[in-house]
Amino acid sequence: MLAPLPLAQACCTPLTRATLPAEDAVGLARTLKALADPARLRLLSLVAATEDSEACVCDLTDVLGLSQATVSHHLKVLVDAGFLSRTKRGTWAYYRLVPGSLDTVASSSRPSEA
Amino acid sequence: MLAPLPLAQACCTPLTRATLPAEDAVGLARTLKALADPARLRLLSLVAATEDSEACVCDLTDVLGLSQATVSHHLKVLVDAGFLSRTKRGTWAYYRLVPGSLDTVASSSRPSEA
DNA sequence: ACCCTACATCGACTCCGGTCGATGCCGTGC
DNA sequence: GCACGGCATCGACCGGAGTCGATGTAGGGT
Repeated sequence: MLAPLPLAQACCTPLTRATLPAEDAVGLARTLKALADPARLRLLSLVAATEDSEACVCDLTDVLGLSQATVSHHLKVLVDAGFLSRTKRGTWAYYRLVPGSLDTVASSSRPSEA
Repeated sequence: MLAPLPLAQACCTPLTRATLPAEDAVGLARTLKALADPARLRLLSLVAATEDSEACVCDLTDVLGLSQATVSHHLKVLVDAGFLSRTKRGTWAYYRLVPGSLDTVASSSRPSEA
């Protein structure tokens, strides 16, 4: 890296104007990484499909075919990323979609504009 | 898993109607995983920022501060995922954005509809 | 012919992340 | 009080992914 390259200036156009700053790329990648898992995508889909957009862990475990510890882990990842919110009522923990979170991802994944 | 749970039927609503099938979740997760990396996001941004939406590897290496082997690897991931297309002209390899690829991701990341 | 440059690939290392069983915490119900 | 059940957390395992140096391949220039 940082090679002067005194002779290879005929390669391409100047790209130094980075449109997506490095720090933004890290943040966006962190958000996308929270979505880039089949189990988590299905979790979001299941939570969104509930009538009140609310679901507890016990059912999600059966549908996904994963252990309860794994489902709890995935739910925590989604909560930390801001896609779900947790509400503990009695013995059960209910998860709900955070309304605008998915739209934000969809709009920010356009490097030609961001 | 697969516990009968004969007494805990008061938990929540039936969630068996999975809106996002498991196979679709795997495919979408694979696509999102290709995007969920800071270096790849910046690569997409840099390629999109070029006037002809074309860029070769040599400049991208300098801007990202990564080794040439790593940049080549990330570009291959983006090509395999369908976000970039490769065109070798002379000694250099030019990468170009595939027009509708990013829009597809943005529209498919909506489990309330998919 | 030779060397140099641009790029892909290989092999290896390391670290992150998904998964599970076991355990702990906190409710509910008896 | 105690026992049970739902859920989070811990520790561990292990496969996958990011990174690099080294090497291979192909084209250009002298």
